[in-house]
Amino acid sequence: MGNVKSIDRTQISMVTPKVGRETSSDRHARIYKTIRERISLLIYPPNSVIGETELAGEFNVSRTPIRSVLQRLHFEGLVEIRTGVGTVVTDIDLKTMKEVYDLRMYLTELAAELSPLEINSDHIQAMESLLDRAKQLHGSRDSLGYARLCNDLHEVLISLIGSIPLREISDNLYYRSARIWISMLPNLDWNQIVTDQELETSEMLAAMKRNDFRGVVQVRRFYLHCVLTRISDYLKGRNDPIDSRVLSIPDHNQKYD
Amino acid sequence: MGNVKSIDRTQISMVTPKVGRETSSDRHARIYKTIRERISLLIYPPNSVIGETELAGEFNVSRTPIRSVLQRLHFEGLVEIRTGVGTVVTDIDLKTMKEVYDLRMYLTELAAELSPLEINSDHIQAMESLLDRAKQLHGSRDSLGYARLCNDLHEVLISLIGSIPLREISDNLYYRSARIWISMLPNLDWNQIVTDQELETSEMLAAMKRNDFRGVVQVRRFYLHCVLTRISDYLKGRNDPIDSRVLSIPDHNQKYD
DNA sequence: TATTTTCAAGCTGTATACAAATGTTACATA
DNA sequence: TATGTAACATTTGTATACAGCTTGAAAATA
Repeated sequence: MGNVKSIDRTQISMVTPKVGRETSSDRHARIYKTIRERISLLIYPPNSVIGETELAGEFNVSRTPIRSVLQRLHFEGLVEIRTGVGTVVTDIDLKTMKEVYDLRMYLTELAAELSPLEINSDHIQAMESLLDRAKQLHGSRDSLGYARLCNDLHEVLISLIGSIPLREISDNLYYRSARIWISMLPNLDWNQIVTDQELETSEMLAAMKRNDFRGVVQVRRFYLHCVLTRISDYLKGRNDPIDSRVLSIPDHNQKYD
Repeated sequence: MGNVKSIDRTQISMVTPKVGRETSSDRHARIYKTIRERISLLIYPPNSVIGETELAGEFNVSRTPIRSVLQRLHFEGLVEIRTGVGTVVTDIDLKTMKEVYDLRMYLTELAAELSPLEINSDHIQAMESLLDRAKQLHGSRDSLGYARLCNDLHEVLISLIGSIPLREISDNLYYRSARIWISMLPNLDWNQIVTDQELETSEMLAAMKRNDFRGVVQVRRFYLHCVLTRISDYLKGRNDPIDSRVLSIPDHNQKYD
């Protein structure tokens, strides 16, 4: 194990062959995140169909890698693949939505218990940036901007979760329910929503500055509670006959905690 | 909404066209469950490779549906797909295993809070059957039978979870960690394990008979704690420095290649 | 002999042709 | 006119050929 004379080409060729090239896995992740974001931002609204051929053309690949992404989104409950029809963005019924929100509320508290990560200056900076963006939303009714803000806030929060399984579950549950809230924005009081978002962000920021992760998740949990309450209140307020698609709102709606 | 005269063939043709034929989705579910079970039973042990072509031959389909199933198992963390090599069954590292078990313990308690289902006579009967099987395991060291018993017990328990997202998450986390426990059986005290299993089952059965779901999940949580403790103790007992990479299992267990 | 190079076998990744399914639309018919 | 039927366009599902990658063993070389 003494003399090693030719250290050169083998090692170089082992390290550098794919520099700059996108792995198959990387491409999958890129397309996956792109489509998932579009669903969450309502660029692909619920019940819309997104064809495989169309996406294949846009991303300059064949249908095969696109199908892989769409099937993953199907396993995660974001789309439904109907033979002969197309890939349809799912529209959550109220019962499932409540289940998801209840779960998210519990898991949010758990995030502070299971090996939380350290809050560092990057997190603080990111939150300050988010707070600025929230303040700028007061003027125009920019639903898309608000949706992006929610996504980015979510990104910061799950980056604090140390437990990888918990982080992945939280991520999935967020994207499974987020678009429902966004789709209700046109019917709600814009200034109230933006003010709340600003308050939540600033309270989280304050908690982060004193390194209080438990405080952060408490704020988050309260925020989720508010969203769920507003959705329920709005659905109760409109006296539309509730079709079979969206399940009826139970009267004893406030039974969590 | 008065006169409805023709109730006839349209409805019948909507119901009966595919009687006896297996849907594409059904076939996917069948193959998925089969392979997942094989992984959990160590028929496909960790680090073994399961080729797409081989499975395609066995199930009499092309590689395409098989790839769909394997990709799903990959998203769920049960296999790793390596280009040019094959699909390899994952071998959980200790850190991830602890994270998964911690999560399972919390979520088990949650199952009793989030809309639990009613415990009925079918559940009782199933548990009595499981208890019988546990008692019969004392004689021979039937690891496969024990593994099947664990799977079937898990099946009964998640059937009591009303929240569909929570049920799916619990299911995934179970299969993500179960095979690690099973793979340690050869190194542990068989009679102790079987006795514990018998006790756990009988305590759960008693709790079910008094319709006490909280009691059931308490027993389950304690059982998970015991398993995690035994794994840790065993790994401490052998003085290997625990590398973060892989929980290396005893040598005679690595005979598969 | 020890080391490096080459190459071939086998696997997954991708593209594509075709099969099956669905929904619409035009049309024949009572 | 209302209705059942059949053809058609469009979409997903499947099979398969081929490309790209990995690995190990054979062959070349010091």
